[in-house]
Amino acid sequence: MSMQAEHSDLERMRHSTAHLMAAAVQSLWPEAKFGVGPAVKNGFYYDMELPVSLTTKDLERIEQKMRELKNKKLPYHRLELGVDEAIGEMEKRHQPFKVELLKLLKEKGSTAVAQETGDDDAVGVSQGAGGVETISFYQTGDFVDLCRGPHISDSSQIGVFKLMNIAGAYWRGNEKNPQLQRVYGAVFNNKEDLDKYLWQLEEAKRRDHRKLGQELDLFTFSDDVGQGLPLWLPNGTVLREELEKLAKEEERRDGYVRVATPHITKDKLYYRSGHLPYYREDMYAPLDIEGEEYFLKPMNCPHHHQLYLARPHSYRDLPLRLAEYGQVYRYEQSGALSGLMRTRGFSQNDAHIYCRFDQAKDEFLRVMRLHARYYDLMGIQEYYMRFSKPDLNKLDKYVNEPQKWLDAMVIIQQAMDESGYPYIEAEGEAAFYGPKIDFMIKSVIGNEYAISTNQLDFLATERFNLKYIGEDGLEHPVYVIHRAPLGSHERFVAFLIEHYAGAFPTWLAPVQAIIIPIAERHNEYGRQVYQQLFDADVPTSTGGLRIALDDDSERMQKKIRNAQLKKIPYMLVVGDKEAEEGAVAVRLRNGTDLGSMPLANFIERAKTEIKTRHDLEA
RNA sequence: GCCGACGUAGCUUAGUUGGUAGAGCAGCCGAUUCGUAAUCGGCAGGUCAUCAGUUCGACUCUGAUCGUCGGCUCCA
Repeated sequence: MSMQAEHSDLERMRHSTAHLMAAAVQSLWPEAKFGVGPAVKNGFYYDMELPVSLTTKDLERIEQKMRELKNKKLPYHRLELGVDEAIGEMEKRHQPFKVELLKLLKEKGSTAVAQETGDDDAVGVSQGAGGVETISFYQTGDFVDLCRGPHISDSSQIGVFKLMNIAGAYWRGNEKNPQLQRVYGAVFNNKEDLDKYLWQLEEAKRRDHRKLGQELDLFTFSDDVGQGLPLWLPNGTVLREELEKLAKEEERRDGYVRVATPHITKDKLYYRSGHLPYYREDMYAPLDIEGEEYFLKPMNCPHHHQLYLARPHSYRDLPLRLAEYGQVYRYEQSGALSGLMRTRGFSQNDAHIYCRFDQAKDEFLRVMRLHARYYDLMGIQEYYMRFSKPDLNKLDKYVNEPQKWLDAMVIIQQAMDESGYPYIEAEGEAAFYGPKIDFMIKSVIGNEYAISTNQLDFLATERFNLKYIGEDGLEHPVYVIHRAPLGSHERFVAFLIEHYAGAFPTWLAPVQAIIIPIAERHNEYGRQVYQQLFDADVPTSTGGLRIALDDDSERMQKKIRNAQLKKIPYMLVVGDKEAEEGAVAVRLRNGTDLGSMPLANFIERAKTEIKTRHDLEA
């Protein structure tokens, strides 16, 4: 699978629209200084330094100006200049950012910053090994931009666009550089496509886990507890515990054993693991206890290593797979926090597999298959792996062990190829202790998330002296696989909320069935139904069916509406008829009326759905 | 952390150029007893995020702090 997508017509048009916007901005604020403006997914952006802070009102002005220019059928002229001439021209136009890029092109032949993606198109000029000699420019009206192109021939070819939002962005992606104003625009071939995109955004808002988390009473935050520290309400806790139950069952199948470790640890452990020098900034400040520093644990790995070290191990013990839902704390930057997607305290579906070198590939593969089982169960149809390799230019960020890196990468590569699951490669994304793969999944509305990570660690072996006694009676190093297929409860639940739009399948639903007596005289029968459901032997994480009885003095219609809003899978309406027959009238949340059925039949149905974790068809 | 926007009862929100807040839903009380998405009436609930400042007077203006959101940077 190739990372380098071809320039599509749509991309070209989007890029041209970025130029059109820059032209509009330049005519509104002649002193504007331009950074880069590439095409991106759904449209484009342009980074600019302006004398004013843009507001939504300004976006309207810019948009209007853009329409004006577009209607003038402005041509996109290509012209070429020698690099020194180009620098002179941009200096004359007071474009310091462009000058900087040109100087980079002149000296290094590229503007690329390590890992920079996308931006390159905006400024790129095909180059050889050395510096660049000629630079291509595109002129649109009075606006001239250095640009590799290609572009449309004139502005009338631009489809339908809409400026979306304003954001701050560091020049060249470096937080030490000045911050520019970035305007994002959406661009499509026609109005239908744009409307579809806008509808998708609306749908994403409706499914936003923060909104649904509120409406469905799943979790909350408290200023008095702290930023990024979620508190799980009873309904949300059900989701956590059902996922945990699932993980325990699946991991049991795959030969894991469960462990438990404390939340705090002396600094010593993290010096040994090598984390402290790298991540001190991102850890909560230590507790000082009797002259010793204790940290809240930001990961479980070193703790699990201690468990491994607690006993000597023979080759017969391996692979040893230690699993734990481990609570960890990371002092994330305040601006990075976002609902449950990014928190400072979270519980990982963590495990470490200790194995021999010759077992590593199969273990890696087994972990991938475990992922696939989860995705299949959740109806996650689109997913792929991202193979994160080290950035060879920045080896100081990693621990420099070329041969071991290579060995590890070969194992992962083999496992991935054998798995047959799709993957892409990303350089410079590796962890400091080894290459990793991240699983990227798409929710039903197409939003993509990095949900879990899978790493091969050869560093821990040495740092912690993790050994086993081989058949030959000698000590050998073990390989460690870090894996967390369900990521953290926090992020995975956030994903599932969006994926299911809050309408969880029966096995996950916080309330699985609600009994709705039609009139007060049916409450007594309602209570009997409740008791029988309560006593039914159904294997949930909570020890039985999760049911409610709505005996409010309300009309049945209102009770149904309330149950619908809470997205409860089953509404069991009971009136005279049902009381007489020992039945329940079953309504699904999609509006389907299954009619009256004996209570025992309903219990069987629920039991089947919960055991198989698949909802039955209506 | 940085740039920008925002912060009114549990939730959704109204509040004109500064004169100390209205509503719907939820809650509570009462009436109603109803066959598949909202029965009626009443009550209660707000130091307008917090703290300073300007002013005779601040939800409305200014500053700081806390928090949320959109991005950037980061993500073991």
